[in-house]
Amino acid sequence: MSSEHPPAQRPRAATRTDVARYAGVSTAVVSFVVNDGPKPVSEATRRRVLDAVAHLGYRPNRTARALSLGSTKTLGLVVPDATNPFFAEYTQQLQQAAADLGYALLMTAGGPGPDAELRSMLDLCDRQIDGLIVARYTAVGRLEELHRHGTQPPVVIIDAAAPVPGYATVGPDAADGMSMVVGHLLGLHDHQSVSLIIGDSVEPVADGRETGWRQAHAQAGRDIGQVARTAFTRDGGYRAGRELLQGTDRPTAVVTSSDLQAIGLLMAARDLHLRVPEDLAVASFDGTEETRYTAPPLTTVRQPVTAMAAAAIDQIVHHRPPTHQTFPMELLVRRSCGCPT
Amino acid sequence: MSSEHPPAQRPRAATRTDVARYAGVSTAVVSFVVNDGPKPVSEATRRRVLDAVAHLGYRPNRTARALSLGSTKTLGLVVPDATNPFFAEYTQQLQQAAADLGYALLMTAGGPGPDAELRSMLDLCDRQIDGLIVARYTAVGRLEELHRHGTQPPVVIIDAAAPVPGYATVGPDAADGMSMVVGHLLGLHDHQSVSLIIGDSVEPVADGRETGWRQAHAQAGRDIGQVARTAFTRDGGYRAGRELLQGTDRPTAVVTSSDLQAIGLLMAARDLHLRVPEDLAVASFDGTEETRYTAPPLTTVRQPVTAMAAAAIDQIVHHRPPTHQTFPMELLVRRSCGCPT
DNA sequence: TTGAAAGCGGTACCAG
DNA sequence: CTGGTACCGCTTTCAA
Repeated sequence: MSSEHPPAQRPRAATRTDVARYAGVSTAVVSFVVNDGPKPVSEATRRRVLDAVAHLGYRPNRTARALSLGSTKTLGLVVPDATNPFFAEYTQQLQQAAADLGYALLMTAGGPGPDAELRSMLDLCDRQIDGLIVARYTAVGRLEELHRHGTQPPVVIIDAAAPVPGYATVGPDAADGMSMVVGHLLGLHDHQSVSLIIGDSVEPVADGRETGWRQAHAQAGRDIGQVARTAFTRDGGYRAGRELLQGTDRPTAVVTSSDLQAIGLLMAARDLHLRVPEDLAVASFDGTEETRYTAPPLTTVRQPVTAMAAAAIDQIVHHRPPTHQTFPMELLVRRSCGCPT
Repeated sequence: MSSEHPPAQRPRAATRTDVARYAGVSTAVVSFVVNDGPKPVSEATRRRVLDAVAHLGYRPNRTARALSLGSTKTLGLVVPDATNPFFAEYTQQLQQAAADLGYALLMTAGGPGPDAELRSMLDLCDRQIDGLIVARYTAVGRLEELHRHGTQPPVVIIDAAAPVPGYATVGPDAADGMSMVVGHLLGLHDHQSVSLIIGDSVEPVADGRETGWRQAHAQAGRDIGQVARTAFTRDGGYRAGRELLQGTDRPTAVVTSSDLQAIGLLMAARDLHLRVPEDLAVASFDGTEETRYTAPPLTTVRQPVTAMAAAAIDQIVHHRPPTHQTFPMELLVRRSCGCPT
């Protein structure tokens, strides 16, 4: 007595053979009119075919098409955490951009265990995706292994804070963006220095965010503030925040490397009865929608997600030569830095 | 001088024919050992095949497999807004649950225009998905049209606040959940009534959230508070909040039908210099991670997203008969209702 | 302009 | 236990 349902037995969908038979033509002709090409078809037969298509409710089977063409018109996406609003926004834009070009998006969020990621990537490749979009943080190391497994689809690394040799990368101009906010804090609000809460990157390559933060201090002729390395999450920001704010020599201004961290930091400040911005100025990096609604609203530099998504898709769909594409960030001044609103 | 890249020309991947040739067996045998079945293979040849597979780095082409089997092991997902943290969490869990059963997830977020949604669904179907997962809010009407277009994959509606005749649905026990929070506010904190900010549903069917809110008042022997209908977004909550809080007869307690709305409401309260919870008690519905970090942290009823996701996937993968599955919500008491922390 | 037929990479039935 | 082979649905070359 299984709870399984009988195989549903929905009526077999019409195939191009049915259409051909119904219209009294060959299957080749059906193909020609459906894709209009590569050969011309006389207007008369064309009509007959179209009628047959409409009558039978024929819809081409894209799996079969993919097999024949060797292209699925499908892209794979791997992000470390689909729950991070930044990636959520990014994913949404990627999906849009892909759809505009007739591509669909196969999603994976890094599961548990370090191999999970590699396995997802392999699975995506087995599904014959036309390209792989990976968030840099998660995957660079894995890509090598992927190759070793003999599968190498076109790859683009999104959210790249710096170029990755050999790969196409897309990212914000992180150094410039970070330097803008930090400069704002240093200049307009005249803090002695700005401390930095930054995500603990797996890769050795310098994070543009840290570079920008250093540059801004140098330009203002100040010594840099403290650095705390932690996860890119709210909790990471909270913990790093508590540590920073309870230490001797409490900073008067802190920037974070993600919105999520800033939100955690805000909470840490509240717990310690520090007022933002009066006792502590805060600014974040990413500029997702969420930052407009925090208490107080966050001053932030926004990543141009839409443009980046479009570039990533274009890169991969058109097989552009691998380069590092960089997009300007936008400074959004709100209450958390001390500016009046 | 196009910026296109030459077609990359990566070496053709090994096919089962290559493996068969290399191992000196027929393609059928290769198939039997790779899937071990449906026919047995002698240990000796089995080894030879496996060696060949390893040597050539053979990976089965799932597109071809799908065509042959008539199943892509792929599910389609349609949500109204992938940016909403609730859907982000849900999506993540769905993806996990699907992956555990060997399925991949094809994502779509409702694009612009009312037809966009239908078009995405059709596109998913053309890609031969084995099942369609839709967020109720977005799509119920569209499903009828889908059928009219002659494509009807198994469907499950997630986030269903009430049964939808003819469809498999999965949802929280919204009435019970809402009744819990409202009861908490009415009982422990002794408000005269609780006002409700609720998403403007497209469907006529009663939203369980509203029902629960009414029930709680009835049970406490109180008259219901005011109702504001608005979008499920932060902005929706903000606007509804301002209206409610500036009106005559300002409520002392408000529940919202989503976390996002509560966050907007919190902001509205701040703008009007109302303290939460002293001047206004707030509670939300969804219980995403974000609610832990608001100021003050939100009292909320949490949707059991993981369980719901697993159920939705199971439903569709195993073709269960269409029923309405309901999952208990959990009350999370935090600061925004006035409880001490 | 149209039709016949050879793939695309696998699956699985039918003989041997 | 293994090999040969007919599909799955669509694309496209080659001939007519």
